[in-house]
Amino acid sequence: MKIASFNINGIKARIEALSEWLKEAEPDVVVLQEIKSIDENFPKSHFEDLGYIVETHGQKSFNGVAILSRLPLEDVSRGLPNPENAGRDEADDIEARYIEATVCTDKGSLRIGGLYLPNGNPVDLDQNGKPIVGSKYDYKLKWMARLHQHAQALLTEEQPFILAGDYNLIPQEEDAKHPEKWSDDALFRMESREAYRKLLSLGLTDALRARNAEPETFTFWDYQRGAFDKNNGIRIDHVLMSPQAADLLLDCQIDVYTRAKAKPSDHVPIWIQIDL
DNA sequence: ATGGTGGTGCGACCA
Repeated sequence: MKIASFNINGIKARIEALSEWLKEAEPDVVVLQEIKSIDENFPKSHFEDLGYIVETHGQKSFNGVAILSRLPLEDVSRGLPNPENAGRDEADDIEARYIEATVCTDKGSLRIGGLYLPNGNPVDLDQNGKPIVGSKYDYKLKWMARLHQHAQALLTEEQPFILAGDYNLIPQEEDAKHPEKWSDDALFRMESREAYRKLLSLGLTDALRARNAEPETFTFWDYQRGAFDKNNGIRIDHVLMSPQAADLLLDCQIDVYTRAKAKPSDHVPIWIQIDL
C-alpha cells in the first residue's frame, strides 16, 4: 500500500497539478492539507472519477484537510480531540486541521491521521520569554500537546497507525538549507522542536529518516527569491509511524519533481510504501 | 531587508 501526504495550498488552484500527480504516483491513500475550501466546494466528484473516496474537513479560505482513498475507509473522524476542554470550549477546534480514518485491506487495517499543524508565527513572548497566552505560537504549542496526547491514546490501542501531514516543523539543522535563518522562527524554535522530539520519543518512527539518510532532502520551498532553484528549502512534511506500522515500512520518498512543474504548490508530496 | 509571491475571495489575512 502506498500512502502519501501533500499540502496542496488550495484545491481550486491545484486541481490540475494534484490530478496529474495522482495519475503518475498512483497512491492508494492521500492526506491533503490546506484545501482552503469548505466541504461543499471541494470537487469531490472529480476525484471520485479518478477512483478515490473523498472525505473532507474543510473551512472557508484557510486550512482544511482531506483524505482521498482507493480503499474503503472506516470510522472517519474530524478534528483533534481536546481532552482539556472537552465539551466546554469549541474555539480550539474552529480551525480544520485534523482528519483520521481507518483503511482496511485483506491483510489488515491501518489508522491514518492527516494533520496540518499550526504555523505558529509570529512568535510573541512575554518579558520572561514565555509564549503569550492566546498568541499564534501559544496555539501551535498547545496543538502539539493535544497531538501528543492523542498519539499516546492511539498507542495504547496497539493498532498500527501513522500520523502524516504538514507539521510546520523543522526537526533538526540538517532539515534546512540555512538553519541559522530559522533560529527564532516558530518552525524551528526550541519549544517547537522539543515538543516534536517528545512526540517521537513516544516510540514513533520518522519514515523518511528510517529510509533515507541523504542530506538536503526538503519538502517545502518558498515561492519567493527563486528558493527552489537554489534548493533553499526545509523539511516540514513528515510521516510518523507507530511501532507496528513501522515494522511494515518498505520505502519512503519525496516527489521533489512536482515543485518544478507549472503552477506548483509550495510543498511537494511525501509518500510511504508499506507491506499491507 | 521591509512578504519581494501566491491563495482565497473581494478586503484583508495567511503562509
